[in-house]
Amino acid sequence: MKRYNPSEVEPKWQKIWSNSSTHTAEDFSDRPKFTILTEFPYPSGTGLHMGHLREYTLGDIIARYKRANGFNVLFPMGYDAFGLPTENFAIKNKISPQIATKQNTANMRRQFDAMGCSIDWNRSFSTTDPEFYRWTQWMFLQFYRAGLAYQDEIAINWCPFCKTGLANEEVINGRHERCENLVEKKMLKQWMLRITDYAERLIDGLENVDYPARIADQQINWVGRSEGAEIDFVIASEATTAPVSSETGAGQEQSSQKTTLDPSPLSEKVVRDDNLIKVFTTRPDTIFGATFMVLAPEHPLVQKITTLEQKDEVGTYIRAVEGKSEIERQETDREKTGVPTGAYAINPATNEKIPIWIADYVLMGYGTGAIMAVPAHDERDYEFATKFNLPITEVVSGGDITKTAYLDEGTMVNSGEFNGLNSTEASKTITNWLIERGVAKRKTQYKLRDWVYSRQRYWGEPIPIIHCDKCGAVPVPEKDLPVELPAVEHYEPTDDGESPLSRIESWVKTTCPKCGKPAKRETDTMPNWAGSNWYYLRYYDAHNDKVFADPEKLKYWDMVDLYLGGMEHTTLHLLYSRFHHQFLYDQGLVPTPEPYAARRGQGIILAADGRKMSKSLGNVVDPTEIINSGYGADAARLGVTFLAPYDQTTPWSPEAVAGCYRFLTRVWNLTQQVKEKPAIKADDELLRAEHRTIKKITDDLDKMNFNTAIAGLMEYLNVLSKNPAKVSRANLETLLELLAPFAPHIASELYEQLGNQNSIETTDWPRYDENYLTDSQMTIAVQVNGKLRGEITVDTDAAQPDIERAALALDNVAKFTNDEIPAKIIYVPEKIINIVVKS
RNA sequence: GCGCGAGUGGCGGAAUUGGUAUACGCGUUCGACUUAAAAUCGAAUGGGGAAACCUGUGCGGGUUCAAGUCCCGCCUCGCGCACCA
Repeated sequence: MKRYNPSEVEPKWQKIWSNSSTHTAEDFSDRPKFTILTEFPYPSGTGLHMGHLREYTLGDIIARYKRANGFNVLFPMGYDAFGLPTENFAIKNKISPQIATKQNTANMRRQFDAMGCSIDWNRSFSTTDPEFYRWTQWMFLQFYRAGLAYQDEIAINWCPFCKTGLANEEVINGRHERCENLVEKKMLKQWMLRITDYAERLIDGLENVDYPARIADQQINWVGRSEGAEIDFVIASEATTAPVSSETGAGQEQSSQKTTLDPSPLSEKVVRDDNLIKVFTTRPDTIFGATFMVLAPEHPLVQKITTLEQKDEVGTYIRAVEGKSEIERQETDREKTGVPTGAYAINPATNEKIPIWIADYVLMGYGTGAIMAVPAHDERDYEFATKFNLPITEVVSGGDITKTAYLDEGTMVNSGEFNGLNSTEASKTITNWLIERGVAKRKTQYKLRDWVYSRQRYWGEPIPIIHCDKCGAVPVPEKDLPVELPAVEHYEPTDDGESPLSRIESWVKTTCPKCGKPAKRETDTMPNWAGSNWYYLRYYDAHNDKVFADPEKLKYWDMVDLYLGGMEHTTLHLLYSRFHHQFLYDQGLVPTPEPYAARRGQGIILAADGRKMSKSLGNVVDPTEIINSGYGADAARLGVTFLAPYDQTTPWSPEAVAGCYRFLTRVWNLTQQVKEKPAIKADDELLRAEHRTIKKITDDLDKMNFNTAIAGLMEYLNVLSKNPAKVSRANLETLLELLAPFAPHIASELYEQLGNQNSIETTDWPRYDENYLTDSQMTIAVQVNGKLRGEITVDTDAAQPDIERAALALDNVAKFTNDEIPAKIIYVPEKIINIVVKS
């Protein structure tokens, strides 16, 4: 009898698969199509890691399962190779990023094959292939033409270590998500994509796709929609003589705040825009309680309105704020700071004159960079007012504003004609009142920022724009795409915010496509997310050199049916690519409004010690080592899948692989026993176990309960192993067919050893027969007053009175009922009978 | 602080829907095979108890014939967002 040796079996089948077309997806097939997309890897020098093993094993299980069910499956793979890690790796090892990428992708391809992934390699590419990024650049030009790509000089997040600008989404807790260095602010002229135009659609589109609530919620929160009003506050024009002092305090009567300003309605005034401070608020109902205003220190009006007396103090404060890091500014438990500008504004509801302060708790990046402060009903304003003795006026009753700000709804007070209204209602009424008077408009505000799309690094897609002194920014003509990255000797980033490309004069110097005069190329490159924005579409038509994909093929393949990826991409790649796709849809370039019909996120595999795997902790497990250690790919695949539900973060367990290897060995050994015996008729009990297992595995796979599916296979094997002599060939073939998606090599091999000429991949998924799911007898648990007291075995078709009689006849039941007449008997068919007695 | 999720044996984790808690795997113990070890096979394995039985799913209450599951109030951990007006 031959022993199970994965290092013999697995290469044999991997070779067979690479020479066959079993895994090739067919364009325009009559079979129903199914696209299983897994996020493509970044080809780093260290190859596939544990997360990849999990993700691609799951993808492969689904692909194989769907194929067995008659689907025309597309399981594609590519490489997301632009970006910092390769560039840093190349700099360190003094080889070009192009060569590093070639080596790394070749290595990864070997690893994919060693895992036994049933990928359609005919459709593969790297985002760094000029034939691919030609279309990435082409799509950028579509954004440009539509006015959604623009240049702007703004304070952006700058990573001083990577020496490049970053998008908002790439900053996690004030640090660059890749290198974890602290991020700074830097003024730079940047290319931006107007993702904020799609804020609403990014939220609403989620209604028509199947995403887990966690992922949808995270995206909704990231977009951060708030409904409210934008309200104009007029800057009091007269020069103020009395700077704000600590005597202007909360302890004073509110009447002391009354002003002698012209009480005529504001709408009758001719108000110039630069005499206004616009604020955004979600609580227009509290406007009568706005007792001061706060501007962000960076607010453009600060210089203009600050009085002579306050110039020094304001200047000192602004310099102090500038000296703070982003992290410091984000500390929420920091004590509030701020200074008065000496200027005043008019509260449009009360017509009262209120002081204007600056403070760094107001952020320039959100809303208008200015707020109306309502200390009675906002915690931050309350804290600020308390510290600086500013008046606190209650306008919504229900709390105790001498102690804390009151945030909930209540009855309006101190609000003129609106007194007595409920605050929620008053919010609408007051907004309308302000709108009628021409001092407000309804406004929806988003946290989402436009996408900073420029990177000052070499290893990315050049932005296909030419700058001409006369014509301005001119798109590179489509026929000249791709704008290829020039080969260079020095691609180290620079400190000055210029891309290394700017030093390659021969490449930078060009002529304007419009006027033909000398011009310069844009030297910034695209972010590493650019290729992954649309890569899935390229799988549908990977080699087309006329269009990014044939519209007919786009139509056939439609949406990605299932997209598997990391939770960490929810507010990065996943959000970006949805935006990108929605734009393409608006341009009529893709047939569906959303790219992914369903999304699932796999959990992280932690080290066995429960910590994150990391090089510095020395607890990284390399999947290739598991495969090569003698356990093989099938055991590694089972091990990582059996560990826990696929979406759960869970520690790695080397013993789980050993257990799975043992399981596979037992399957192997049982097959050796059965194949040498003459064929026998199926045993009734085993047949029922077989059909129960088919149902279990099928149900589990449909629900993506992969770990319990494997447990079900193990249970079935345990049943078969108890009676090896009774096991029929059919019993075993079903086991192999159910096992095939999980452990394809051994299943293929043993299926062949059983004498089958066809490949197990050509067999249909087993179907179960309802008739075999029930037994002639069933076991019913017997309870007395809800406590288990025994079991009875009765015929499946037994009537309830007979079951009750049998239950009552148990000695143990009689003992606990004390021979009393039961008050009640509850019978749950086929499961449990509960006898209720008093006492 | 806000949003989401989770707390079950020594460990990873099972448990349609309120219906026999701990499937499956690991580990441990005992036994078989072996000169021996490994591997393999068999048995046992939540806690207490000799047993009957009692007890047990983060904590405290509740609903129910019956609660890991439902309700109320807490605690802890993980993830995401965060001075977002």
